[in-house]
Amino acid sequence: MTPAELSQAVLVAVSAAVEAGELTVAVPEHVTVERPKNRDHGDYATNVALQLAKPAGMPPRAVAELLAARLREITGVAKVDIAGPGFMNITLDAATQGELARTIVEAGEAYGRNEALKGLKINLEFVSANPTGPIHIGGVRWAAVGDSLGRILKATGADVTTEYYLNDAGVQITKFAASLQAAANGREVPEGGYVGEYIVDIAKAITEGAPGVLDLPEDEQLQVFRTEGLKLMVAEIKRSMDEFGVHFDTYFSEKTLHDSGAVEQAITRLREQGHVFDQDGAIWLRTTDFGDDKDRVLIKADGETTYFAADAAYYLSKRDRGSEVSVYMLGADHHGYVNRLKAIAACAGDDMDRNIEVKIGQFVKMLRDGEEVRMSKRAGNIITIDDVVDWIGVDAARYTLARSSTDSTITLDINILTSQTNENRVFYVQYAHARMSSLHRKAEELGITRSTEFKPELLATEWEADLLGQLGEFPRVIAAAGELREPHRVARYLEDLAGAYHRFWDNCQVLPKGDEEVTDLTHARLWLVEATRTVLANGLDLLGVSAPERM
RNA sequence: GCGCUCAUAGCUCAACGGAUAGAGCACUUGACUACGGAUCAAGAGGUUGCAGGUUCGAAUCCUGCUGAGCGCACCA
Repeated sequence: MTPAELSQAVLVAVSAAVEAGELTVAVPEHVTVERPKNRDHGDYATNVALQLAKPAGMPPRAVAELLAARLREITGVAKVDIAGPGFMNITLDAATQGELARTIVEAGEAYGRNEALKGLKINLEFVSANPTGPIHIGGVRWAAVGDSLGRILKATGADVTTEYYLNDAGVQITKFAASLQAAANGREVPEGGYVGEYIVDIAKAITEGAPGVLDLPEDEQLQVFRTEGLKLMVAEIKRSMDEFGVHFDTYFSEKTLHDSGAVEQAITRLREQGHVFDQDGAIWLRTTDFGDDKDRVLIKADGETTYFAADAAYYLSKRDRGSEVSVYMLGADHHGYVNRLKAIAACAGDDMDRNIEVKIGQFVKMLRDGEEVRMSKRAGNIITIDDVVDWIGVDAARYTLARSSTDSTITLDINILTSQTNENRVFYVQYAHARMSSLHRKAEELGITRSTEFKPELLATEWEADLLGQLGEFPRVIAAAGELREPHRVARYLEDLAGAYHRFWDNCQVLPKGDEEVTDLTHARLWLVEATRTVLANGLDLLGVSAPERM
């Protein structure tokens, strides 16, 4: 029995009690059935009696008592105890629990997928670093978290588009082009320009690709460096992302918003909604109507459109392309944008609490030998994604960045993340998978194949029960991670699951030793191992981390 | 000055308003004639920054305070 089925059964018990006139309450839509931390509290616990006590006007324990009587009638439920203020502790019989192993193995890659967010159209934008240099460490965090979230949302049935917003218009690009031009001509980088080895490399690539470029007049040169530089830089960013396992559905160009007239149209549409006004020669959006600190300029007095105007057009583009929820993932240094972005949605007539979500990711520090690492050869004083991959590898980087809440600042210790120790949690999880793969190979060598004659009741030790209980949680973990937009829940779960497996391993022999016989228990445990391997592999895939068969 | 985020074991971090706040590392003590010991078991380690409030119940929600990071452009 899965937790979802049990939860449903509890709900049925509530309805039945209400129909029988034992309880006068509105039947809740959903009841919480959770794995208690303490094993003495049974396999599952529910607080439904505590929640219904007040509306029913009865003591919680009395509510629990009458619900428990009904639950005890259900096949597979071995015991229902009432504890503390009114918790109901449910114990399942071993066969009912063990059956889960077969369910999982048969579902394979589909196990864990659910319909928590079925059909919800979500636009998930992350990284979106300016194409004027390599992705830096903050962007790497979002690459890991954002991509995992995209995978998780898909697993919860959402219709997700992952997107990278390319700021390929504006003065930063001009500075970038000027920096390239200066490098190519052996001149000093202009004021406020970009420095780093990558500038020299790109400049060189451009001059080699178009040998006559330095003979052109200055302004024509700048145009070449602008278009070619941008092309090369974007290609470089895509390469970094691809190598990191992040494949965006869309790289959305800001320039197209300007060129297509989408920015002007956006202003017109916002004006129709009544939130645009003219003052001091500029055109403004009254974002203060929706909680922003101050109103924002869309078109400056000199006629130039602002970056903010493009933001508004971009939001509307996402909306026009069908997204119900636009999720923005920004660095902590951009948290000041949250209110103005949400105000754009509200000014457009949308629900700012539903149609737009802005997630803020705190900073990431890197440590080596106890000292903070700040410098990068490639790009001067920032750490790039390629540096991170060189230092700790894709798996360790993705896993470690995705295992913490984005609300907390994190410190990546290079010494730890390149070591093969327990402290490096990605190895702990991957090792469990490698062990199971090894077991599978060993079984094949011994000529043992998993029998279809599966006797789930044999999975009866505390370690097997614990492992089965963990396996049953997987769909709910994915659903919670998706609904809360918190991929780290998946990573933490996998660590718990790997722990449960390692403990099982230490206490339960799977394959026969020496000349022992292959028994029904051997087969039952092989089902359990394969179920666990399936969940670990599915979970690691949601994080974009490999599930190695050997390490 | 205003705003956002954060504050949990010595360290790095968890904990959809639920029972005795958990892991890993580090520390102490154990388990290899072994399916992978990159593992496991036991011990010790906490007034969840401080003070109030909400309720059957608060690390979690509300208010105030302290401390840290970041942000407050007709910049992008």
